[in-house]
Amino acid sequence: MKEKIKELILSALRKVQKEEGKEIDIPIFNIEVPKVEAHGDFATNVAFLLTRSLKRAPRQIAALIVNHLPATAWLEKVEIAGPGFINFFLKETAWQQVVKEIITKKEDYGRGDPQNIKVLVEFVSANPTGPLHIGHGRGAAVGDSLANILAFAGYDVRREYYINDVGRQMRILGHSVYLRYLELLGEQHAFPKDFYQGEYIKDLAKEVFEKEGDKYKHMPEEEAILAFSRYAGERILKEIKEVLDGFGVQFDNWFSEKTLVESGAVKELLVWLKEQGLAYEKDGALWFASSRFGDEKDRVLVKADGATTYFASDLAYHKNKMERGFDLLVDIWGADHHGYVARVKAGMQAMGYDPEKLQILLIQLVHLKRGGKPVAMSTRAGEFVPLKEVLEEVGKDAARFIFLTRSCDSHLDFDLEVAKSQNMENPVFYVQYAHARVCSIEKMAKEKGISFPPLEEIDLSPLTEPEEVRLMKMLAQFPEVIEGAARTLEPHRLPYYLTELAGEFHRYYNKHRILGMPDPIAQARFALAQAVKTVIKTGLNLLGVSAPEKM
RNA sequence: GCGCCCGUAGCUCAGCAGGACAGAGCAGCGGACUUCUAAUCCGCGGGUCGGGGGUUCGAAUCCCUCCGGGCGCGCCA
Repeated sequence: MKEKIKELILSALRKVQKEEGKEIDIPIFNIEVPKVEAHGDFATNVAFLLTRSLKRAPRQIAALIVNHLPATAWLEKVEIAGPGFINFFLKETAWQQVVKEIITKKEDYGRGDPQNIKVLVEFVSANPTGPLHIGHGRGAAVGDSLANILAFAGYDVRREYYINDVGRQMRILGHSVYLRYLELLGEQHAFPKDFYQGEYIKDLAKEVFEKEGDKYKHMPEEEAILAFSRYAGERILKEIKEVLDGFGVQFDNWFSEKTLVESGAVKELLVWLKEQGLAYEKDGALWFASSRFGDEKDRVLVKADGATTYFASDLAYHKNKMERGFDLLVDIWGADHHGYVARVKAGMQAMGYDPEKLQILLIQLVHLKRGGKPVAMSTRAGEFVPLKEVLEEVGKDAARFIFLTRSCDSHLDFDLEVAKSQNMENPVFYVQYAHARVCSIEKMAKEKGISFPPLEEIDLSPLTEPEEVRLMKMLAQFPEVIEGAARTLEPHRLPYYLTELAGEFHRYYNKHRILGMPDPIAQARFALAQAVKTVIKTGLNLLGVSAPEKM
């Protein structure tokens, strides 16, 4: 709809151009839905933007444009308003077309044309050294839904989880389990502070003991630690996969850092960086000259003890991503990693890639609360509340909706009581309820033996009530909401839209009846309700939230 | 000290590529179920958009500065 208005304006501008006999720089102008209904269905600021080049007052320019607008059947009227806005008022039939379109396209309504742009969304990527906590849940929800939205908007999307399965942390993990294992066998050892303290370490040790007895006690320490490291890593990763699966999150690829190291890709990159003069030795370590690319200081790639840093792997990983032919990389990180943005972008640049091709979304912290009071830690000392427990308590739908109904830049208060409540504090039910209500109408019609003609054949012209027009306008915005959420990488726009759409429907439902009205009206309203149902369902699917038929 | 994010109604948050008088929900008060689910709807009150400068025809939105909060500043991940 917006596009059609835009074409009208452009066509008018071309005519003006001809008449004036001079070139006008056609500016990038806005067409927006005004906040106030009295300002029409769409408004444009184009006249303001032309004041310089035409050297006339905005209202005069607006008049010039309006006088050159081509005639159209679906425009009710055009007004010049305020300091020089042009307001467009559409006929009801224009909005009715939207319903027709939804009925025809069904779940494909709002889908963008294929863009032929390959995007890799990398998210969660939590180290397999402990269970996922609620912060990972937010990242998972955002990453997964953003990937859904991007795919729906027409991008070619892949989802990936990067596993840090080598290095010091994995060794410490193995060592931690090993020590707990020895404790089970009656040996007491000092348990270092920087080892993994959680109860789950003890559980893992117990598992090994129950399966294999004291076998590892007689093994050389190094060998045992390695075995425990591998076992614990795999075991924890398996659980991470299970929790994510239950959260509706699946990945196309689980990318192992180990393969990157073992294939020699990390070493090759280091050699290349040295050859290019982008890496240098100092104090026994190898440094990447990231400060040359906007980072505040240089960063270590190889420590003096000969071990490579995670950063070295990260660079090789991003190089690998680009080599796989992606046009856009989206990384979703916890906000506590923001200090790494500059260095990874510096790396992109050093490796010859446009740093703009890497978009990093920083997700702010989640504060877990219960009835307004902070739940900082679980009863298990030193652990965050596991995501698994949160999901068991509040369910996937509520959790995902809450995680997604907030801009990533904002801190999120996640209140367990609110997440379980069934009122507008927790809008997931509000949206789902709208969907269920439409389903309920269908069911009731069936029970009463009322049958409707195929939706495509229904005459929509009776849809003229103000509530109906408003509803149709909301439906018309859906494709733009998708496009906007994808372009800005802001999935939170979608749940907000769905809440508004549901609200518009609830209002309509309370005021007007569908069944029991004379045929033409009942049929048209039924078709409208079906359109609402379709859009809500599509939207909820993109969020990974179910659309129940009854509640 | 430096860097990133945030500061909008009592609370939780929107504000869409600067646009026309700043929005929603919750909380408070008052209403609506013999009719498609009241997990809903309707009405009322409530804000110097943290403060101050600047850019602009126009700023919650962009720039500068100050104040407040969070996070990060390791040859840790």
